[in-house]
Amino acid sequence: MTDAEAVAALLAVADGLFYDRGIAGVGMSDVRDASGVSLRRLYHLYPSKRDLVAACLVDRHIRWMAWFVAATDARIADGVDAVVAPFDAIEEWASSPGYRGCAFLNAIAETTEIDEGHRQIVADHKRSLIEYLRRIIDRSGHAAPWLPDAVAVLVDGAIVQSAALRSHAPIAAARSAAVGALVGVR
Amino acid sequence: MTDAEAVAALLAVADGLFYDRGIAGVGMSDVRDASGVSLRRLYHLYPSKRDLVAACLVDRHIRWMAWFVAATDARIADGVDAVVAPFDAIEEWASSPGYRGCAFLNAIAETTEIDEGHRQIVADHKRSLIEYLRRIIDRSGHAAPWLPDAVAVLVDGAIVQSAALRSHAPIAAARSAAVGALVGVR
DNA sequence: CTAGCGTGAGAATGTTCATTCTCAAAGGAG
DNA sequence: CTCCTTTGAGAATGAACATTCTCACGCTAG
Repeated sequence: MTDAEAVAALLAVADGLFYDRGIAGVGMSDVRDASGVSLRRLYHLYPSKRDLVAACLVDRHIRWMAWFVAATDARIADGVDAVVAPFDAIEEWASSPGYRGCAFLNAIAETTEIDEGHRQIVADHKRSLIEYLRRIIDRSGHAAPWLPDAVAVLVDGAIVQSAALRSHAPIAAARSAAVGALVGVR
Repeated sequence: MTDAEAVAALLAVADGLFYDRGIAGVGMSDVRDASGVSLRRLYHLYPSKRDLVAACLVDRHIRWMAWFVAATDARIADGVDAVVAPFDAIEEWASSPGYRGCAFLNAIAETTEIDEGHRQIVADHKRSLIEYLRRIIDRSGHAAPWLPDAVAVLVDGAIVQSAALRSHAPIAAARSAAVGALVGVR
């Protein structure tokens, strides 16, 4: 097994464990058992658990954004309004088994000391999301400059509430609010 | 020190520690040191850390809701629209030192196994918040039935994003979205 | 073939922490 | 005063980790 293969196995497996059981709920031994990468090599590749967590967050950012962009763009291509499509994508995500809300927000909530590295990754993720929303909403011709940020807040609110209440109702409410805001500035 | 005094001291101190450092980041010995309640009595009053956490969440729910209702009602009494006032209250909260977002959402995010007790408390808290918002928005004469839920999503989104990004901008965005939704159905 | 390096398996170390236990002092009832 | 219950202080226990270390195996260069 090369280092590259080990890294791939680690990221694929550890990120899933962290999301499912929380970062503190996963031991390095669990990661070894699930990935088949020995502790020795694991610590060679990532000198500490914190480093592994950071790598997992970065990897998840890339994969999640790619999925979200694809899912949203596809709906826009089908004629769904750019202000509505993100919520359809979120609803699809929230329907998947094991849904536990936003891994990035969860990671921060769990951080006990101020892990500035992790916080940066999370902030970058949120900024990327807002950028993307701004791009599709601008392109769709809605003028209100505050609309993308508003949709971003609604997206995070919908994610967080749907996870906490185990219900899709907040996602529908968020979509309604986005449509309402849209109508308001037409 | 009577049991009642010990309970009061514990709830006052432990809740603050849990909020500041995360539940996992606070040991029972820390609670003892900060409260002056011996471990023996602590475990007599709350048979496990989980029970103490649950009591703190319930207590925080009561205190936070009382504060939020007062802060929002006061603004409505001053003529601020019922759809806007909650965000002014949230912004006041987010300006306080040590702001770390919603303690209830943080607690869930941190939960590793499925602690159904804690989840219930959090769900009840969110439902109470939605109820209150529904009451003030209904009273203010806005007809759209989805508006209270939408405002609730915006409130949670604003709380979560402002904590993650350490910025008040999401709160302003949420307020704008609420106003937009409001204008849309006028 | 063989010395030497890299690696896996997993034991060892050291720490943290929830929970329990010990012991002695304190206070009230008789 | 004396017995008995309650309590505090804090040591002990046992488990769960993150991280490091040991040792023997397998491979490669010479």
